[in-house]
Amino acid sequence: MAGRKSPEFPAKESEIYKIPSVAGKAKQKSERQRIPEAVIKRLPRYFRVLRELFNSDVLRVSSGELAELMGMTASQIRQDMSCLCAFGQQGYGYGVKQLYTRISEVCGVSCRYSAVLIGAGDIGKTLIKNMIFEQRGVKLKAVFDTDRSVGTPVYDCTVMDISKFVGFCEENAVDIAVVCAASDAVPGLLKLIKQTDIRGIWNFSLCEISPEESGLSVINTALGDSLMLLTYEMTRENENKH
Amino acid sequence: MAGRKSPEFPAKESEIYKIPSVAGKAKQKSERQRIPEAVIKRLPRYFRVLRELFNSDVLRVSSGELAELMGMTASQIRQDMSCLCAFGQQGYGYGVKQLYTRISEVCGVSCRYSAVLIGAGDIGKTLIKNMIFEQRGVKLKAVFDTDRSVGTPVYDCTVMDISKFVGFCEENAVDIAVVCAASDAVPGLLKLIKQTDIRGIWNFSLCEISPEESGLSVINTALGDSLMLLTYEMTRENENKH
DNA sequence: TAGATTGTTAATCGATTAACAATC
DNA sequence: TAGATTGTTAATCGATTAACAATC
Repeated sequence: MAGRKSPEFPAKESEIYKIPSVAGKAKQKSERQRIPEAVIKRLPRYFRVLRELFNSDVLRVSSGELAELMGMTASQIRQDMSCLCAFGQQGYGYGVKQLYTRISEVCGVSCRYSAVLIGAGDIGKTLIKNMIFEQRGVKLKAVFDTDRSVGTPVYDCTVMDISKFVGFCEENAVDIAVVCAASDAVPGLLKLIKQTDIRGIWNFSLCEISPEESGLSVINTALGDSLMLLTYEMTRENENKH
Repeated sequence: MAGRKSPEFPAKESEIYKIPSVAGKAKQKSERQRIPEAVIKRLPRYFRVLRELFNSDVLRVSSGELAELMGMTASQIRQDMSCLCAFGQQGYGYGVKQLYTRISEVCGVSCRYSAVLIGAGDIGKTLIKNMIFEQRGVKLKAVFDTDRSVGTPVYDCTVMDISKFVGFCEENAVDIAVVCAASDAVPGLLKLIKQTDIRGIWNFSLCEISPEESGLSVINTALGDSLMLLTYEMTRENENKH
């Protein structure tokens, strides 16, 4: 991992992208060509790995080094970065900070969306405690629930009653609802959400929310699904030994 | 959704697959052809949807109905099922129970693996409370932790001290470790895990575990990654409106 | 039987890899 | 300059879709 600062690798972005022809090419691509689905799905992992490198004061990284670190091919990494118009420099590699910043832009981390969490249970606490929101540029503005938990503190929020949900979201320009409620509460919550300007749902309930029906951006997390990928792999590994 | 039982759709599997040539073809395929990666990743969702259909007493489903329900093409569903040797019947569709059973077999749900959970925090409680293990055929045998939480109950388990981990795993033939510990504890835990017969790790810690280095089947869950897919989509949707 | 729906084939589409000229 | 490493092209590989004969 090449970590030393060198005169050949200027820290300021403006110095790197000074050649007009390259800048022109990059712009054209970002406007015309959409980023392939497969690349998008890899971005969050790049994001995490690059942040760790940045925190370890690594200034630059080559596609070969990153490939080794992430268990993929250098070719794929260069292809991916090319899709993002995240240009490196021949002979030197990529600037860790520049790459991290570019991925943040593409993924909307720099948009600084605001969110509210519905359901003050264990999964909500996990997300808050692990700073899942902060690290992805999302500001958690409030936690809502019904019944007994209202008024109790959840880290730096106090649980509010769901009756205040619509009003709060309008006043605070909330973009994202994080749904951690029980399945049977979900249809009712969807009606409330539609009364606000919320445009995205991060759904941890066991009830799938359809992006088409809701007309919103939706990610259904399905917490248990990856356990089946694990048991599949364990079973297949076993078969291969016979 | 066609739900009535009919004489043309016998309930017993043996009656469906009675034609020798079809059975022969199925066997040949399951031995020779591996299931594509993309199909495997869709199986957990099929599994959930089929269980819901089964619980709603739906006996059979056509590729068209399932496609509508899941937002995919009928063609893809037939192609997927064909990979699993999960044969339907022309003119009638697929038996819900048969399909569910076949997917359970392929994914190792019927293997009845046993697991222990390390780290008695919020994420562990979420998994237990939502019956994530039971529903996928995994038996949770114990919860381990260090310090103050030892001895306290977590649903039907009592938290045990990590010092008893290796002994317990050997005695109870544990297959899977569910890692919900803090990142800095992970390297130490990996050493403990290697002293047992554990073959799979379901990792919820913020520290990635490499399948190659550990020599085990590993799923790194990366809880926050899907939030970035949501903010990406919200950002892109916004761009398209301009 | 007639209608419905399968499993499979071939065509299309998208993703990954290998190779290398360009160039820092 | 010489070595390193990029961005891009072309080749390969894998996944999805459309079409339809087979058949329940």
